[in-house]
Amino acid sequence: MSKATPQDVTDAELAVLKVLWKAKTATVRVIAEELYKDKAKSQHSTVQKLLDRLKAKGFVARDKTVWPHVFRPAIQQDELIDRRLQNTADKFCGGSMQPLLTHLLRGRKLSKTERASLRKLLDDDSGKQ
Amino acid sequence: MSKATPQDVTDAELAVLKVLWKAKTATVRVIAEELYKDKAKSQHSTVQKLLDRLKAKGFVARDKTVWPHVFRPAIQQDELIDRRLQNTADKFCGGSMQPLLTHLLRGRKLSKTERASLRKLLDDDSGKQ
DNA sequence: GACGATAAAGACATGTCGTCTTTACAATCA
DNA sequence: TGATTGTAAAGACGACATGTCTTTATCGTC
Repeated sequence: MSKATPQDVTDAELAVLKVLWKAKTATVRVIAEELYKDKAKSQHSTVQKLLDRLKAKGFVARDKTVWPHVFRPAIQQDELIDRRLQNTADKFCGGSMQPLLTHLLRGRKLSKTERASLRKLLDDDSGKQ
Repeated sequence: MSKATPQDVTDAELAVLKVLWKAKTATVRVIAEELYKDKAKSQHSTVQKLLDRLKAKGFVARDKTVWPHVFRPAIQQDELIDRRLQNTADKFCGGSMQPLLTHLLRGRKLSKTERASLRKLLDDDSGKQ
């Protein structure tokens, strides 16, 4: 049994990523001000550390040619969602997403419009293939 | 920013749950032997502790009227999957599962049969409603 | 009543995570 | 140029999670 599994992206890191996804690019300061509007303290270095870790994990890129450095996401929200779902699939369904889909569809009350849009997705994909 | 979020069920706990899901009920010894086939040490109390924590979280029930005590799952795999998906939905989609579904369907290569069974699920649900 | 197995409680090591401190460095302006 | 201001870089820190192990009490059985 291995030790605790490090999360791909932690909650605080995700908060940083969300700012980046919205802003496309940003400096440490901008992110810190966005995240810690109210608080008053030294959150700047906290955000820096979070960005460091995100960089180490390959989830953000850093432009050192400008001053101050500018960060941008190196992963899109969609891809991250995919990782989370894949992770759940790995742990429960032997890696296959199909059971997740089935599970989501079964036992979920969907509105007419939702159902219609999903059906459309199914049709569109089959067309592509 | 809150501290690290405790996982609802950790990896080691999940391994225990999986044994229980398959066996329906089991004693500590049975679970320990299943999980630590090879190893030789004192895994018994490890499994006990894991069961304790699962009990504390309400994920297993314990029958104290028999000796040795017998455990059974208090949550089904489906429900746990649901929690995981809901958790992802909460963090990324403001709690709504719909974007997850859409995301899963889009960009996933599905076989004809998979697509057919999913379509059937959509139809069945709409019938129920 | 003694013995072997289990229950119950807790100690422990390690790793994670959000935060903060410290020191070095770049840019700007007197 | 030198002082000031803000940033970069590295690391220390405490709180907590997690898997493991130890210890002591308790149960059944012979």
